[in-house]
Amino acid sequence: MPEIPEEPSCLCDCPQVSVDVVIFTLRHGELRVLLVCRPRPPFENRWVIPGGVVGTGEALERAAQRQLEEQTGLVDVFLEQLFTFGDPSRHPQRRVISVTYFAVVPPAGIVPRTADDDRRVRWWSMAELPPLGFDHSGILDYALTRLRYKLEYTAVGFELLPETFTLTELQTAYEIVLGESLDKRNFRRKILGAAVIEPTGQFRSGEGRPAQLYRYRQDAVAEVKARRLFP
Amino acid sequence: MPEIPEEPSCLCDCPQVSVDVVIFTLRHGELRVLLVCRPRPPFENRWVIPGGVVGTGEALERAAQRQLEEQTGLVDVFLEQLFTFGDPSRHPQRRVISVTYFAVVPPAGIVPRTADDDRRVRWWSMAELPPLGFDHSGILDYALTRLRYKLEYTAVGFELLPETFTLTELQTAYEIVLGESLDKRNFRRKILGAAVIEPTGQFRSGEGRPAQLYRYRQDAVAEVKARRLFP
DNA sequence: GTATATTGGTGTTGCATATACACTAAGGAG
DNA sequence: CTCCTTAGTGTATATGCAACACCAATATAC
Repeated sequence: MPEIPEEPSCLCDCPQVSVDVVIFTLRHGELRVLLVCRPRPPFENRWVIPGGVVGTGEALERAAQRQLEEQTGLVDVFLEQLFTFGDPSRHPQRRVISVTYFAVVPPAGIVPRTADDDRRVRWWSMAELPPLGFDHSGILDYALTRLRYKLEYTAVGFELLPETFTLTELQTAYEIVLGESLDKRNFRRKILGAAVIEPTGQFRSGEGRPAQLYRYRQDAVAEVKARRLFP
Repeated sequence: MPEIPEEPSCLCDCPQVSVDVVIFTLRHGELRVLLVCRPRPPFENRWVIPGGVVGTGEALERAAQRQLEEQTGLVDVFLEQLFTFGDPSRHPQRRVISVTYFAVVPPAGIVPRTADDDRRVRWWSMAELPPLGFDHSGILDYALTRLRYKLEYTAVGFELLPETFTLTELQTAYEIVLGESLDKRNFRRKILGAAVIEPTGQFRSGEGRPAQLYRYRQDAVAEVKARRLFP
């Protein structure tokens, strides 16, 4: 039976600061979110979004990256700050202020494994979520709103798909996230007009006519990352 | 000589959480920001945006409201969360994580007075800022970006002007914040088309032809407040 | 009271952008 | 070679946005 480490805790009455990270992906035609199962009270065995206490001298986003890696194995994820939740009653025992981040990752190589138990880390469909601990249900709602909003005004799609993809796959990704269907010709015109993707010259054969493979243009990806809300 | 209270400080090494509040207003045709002069080190006698440590059991936004009232006398300001700054080097001595808020207030009755010394609270023109303490200069830059952005997609103007105003005054307010001039007819069509303001039926006489006075519609104001990025 | 200065108020046109909509093309399976 | 499946394309319409110039109402100066 594995040793469950105590959560670090402060003796004085000042608030603890934690980071929590909402990670979305597309999988089997669904929008999914990465959750971990809490190994200790409060909310023992309830699913929550991965996160934990910020270390002394550790930058917030770095703490979020670290928590994500420790709990899910994901590394080098492009995070964006979401909101800071600080209601005094959001943690049943202590005062915990949570700086939340969110990210979208492509579906390749995302089966997370922790050394001890990978049944404690799972992708959940946004359509069928388990009961969540703390106020994490509200955090997820908010993250989804932000994701949809973001999809409309930036080329966030490059984080949703593998390196190369067909236009139909890209459109399907948009449709899944937005929860509505889009017109094929208008979608293609809009995406191609934005000049954020380029054809690779290769094709993918499937059941019907082979489809042109595209990739995101490097400079477009760089621009999206630069347009991050801060700095 | 007034007693300067010590800043509350934590004995353990966990980070302190503070709130800082960027308050904008329009005054004499300029966009101005409310700053306070620090009474103690670090950055003694440097100007900073008002803020301070969050109390035990105190909600973040409530803490921001309280700090604002204590330091500037402003009450009942409609705050919006801006960003959380947590770089370990942003405070020269301790680890301070700052949850920042911003707001825009109308110019009426905004001469802030604290009991002891009102030369320590001042509106500064965004065009001629003094050197600021901590990383507050960057926070202001970011707040201005957000304000401009917000102005374009919501009816935030109701917070910039007194209860009634003329269309020219509203347009001037937009021009000052955005830093560009707007076409009168297009501006009027757009604002009136959005149905967020309504004529009061009264007029204001000045040097030329009297101008219709408008006010923001109550339901439009409520909608803007509801569209706040969180809850 | 007449002229003048000052600010308030109004419409139309062209252009760009978004929406609605249906058929042909290419390959694989039988 | 036929049929099935998915990829890929163009046009007509509506809607939103930018550019542009004049008349109206009051106050003031003479």
